[in-house]
Amino acid sequence: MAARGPYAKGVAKRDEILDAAMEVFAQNGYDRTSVREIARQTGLSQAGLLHHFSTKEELFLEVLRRRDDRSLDSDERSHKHSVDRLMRAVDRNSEEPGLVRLFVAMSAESAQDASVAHGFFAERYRWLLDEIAQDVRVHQASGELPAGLDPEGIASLLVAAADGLQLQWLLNPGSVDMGARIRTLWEALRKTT
Amino acid sequence: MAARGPYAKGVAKRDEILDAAMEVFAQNGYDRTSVREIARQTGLSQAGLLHHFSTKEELFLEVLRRRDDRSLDSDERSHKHSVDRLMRAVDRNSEEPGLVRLFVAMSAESAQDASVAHGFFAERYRWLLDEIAQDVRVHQASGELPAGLDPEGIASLLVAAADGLQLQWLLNPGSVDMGARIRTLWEALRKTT
DNA sequence: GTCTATAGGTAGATAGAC
DNA sequence: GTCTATCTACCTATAGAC
Repeated sequence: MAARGPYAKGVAKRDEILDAAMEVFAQNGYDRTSVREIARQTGLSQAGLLHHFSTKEELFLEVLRRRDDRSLDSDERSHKHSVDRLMRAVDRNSEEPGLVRLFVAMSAESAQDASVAHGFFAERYRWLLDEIAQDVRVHQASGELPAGLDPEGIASLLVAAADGLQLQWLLNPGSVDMGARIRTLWEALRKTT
Repeated sequence: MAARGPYAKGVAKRDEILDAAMEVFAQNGYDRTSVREIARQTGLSQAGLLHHFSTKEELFLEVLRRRDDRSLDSDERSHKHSVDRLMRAVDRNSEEPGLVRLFVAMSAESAQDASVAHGFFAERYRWLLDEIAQDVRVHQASGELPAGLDPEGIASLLVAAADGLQLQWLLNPGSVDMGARIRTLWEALRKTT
């Protein structure tokens, strides 16, 4: 049963706002983005937009949450290795400079304590690293990976490299094949003892 | 011959301003930092500060340049391998959260085209990666490293990991030994092929 | 070199009409 | 749901006095 009447309109507009907001935040970062600008792009006044999200912060956090939800809804879930999922995520990112820019800008912002995104990213990294480390452990138990590998170290390095490559890729577009690089790294790491 | 009279005072104040500015920019990022705030910390009015650096942008770029100059002035130059220098830089960073925060925030900012730091960081990465790749090549020629390694790939991954680890370290302080991690990576990479 | 004062902006958020 | 109008709170940069 689809929502109807006033609800449908509200939900659709909300979605439209989130799309526009993601794009503008990605392009300019949090501080340089004004609610007015996002409003303009969705054919609303600033006050009109703030009817749907009562503060700029709320809108911003919603954008971050939706970005994550979408990643998880996509085919990533079908890959049992979270290492595979990471690689596929990197591949997909190579086609979405906007999202990458959003991610880089926001994760760096979150490193500032005052940032609204601090909690979001701190938690995000904790579970991401944990998931990958856990995955490495499972494959060590089944004998697919050498027992000598350090699961936390591997997870940390893979994620770190993925993040750092994004920055290089944004600054010098076309100079880096992120997918190839991260696969090289994985091959090197899994052969370590 | 040292500068004297009014010069000495000017230079000293300039330095004091740069120190304060580095700290505040590191803590809050470029946009969230006001010239007034930096002025307050140095006992000046906003206009008084802008006597030394005529715009906020100029002050900011000066902070970035000085950070780099200091790195290079330190003992890093004495290490012939630029890979070694990278590792030592990572070690030193582990004791300077402020500088790391500045670097992470500013490099991410620079990924936005509109950023004043865009040119600075794009160029910085170009020579940094180039220097390391070149270094790998030299050691391949002398037989110290296997000929099969991809110099650009190695350089890119080392720098990417260093950057990404900084982010993890800032978000979850104490959870990552950056130096140890980057050495693990280097060991893994040099054994590839 | 440093100040006060101010010009000229832009921001987020609110009030109240429709 | 959406608008216009407005408020308050900053901001950078400049002018001109000391």
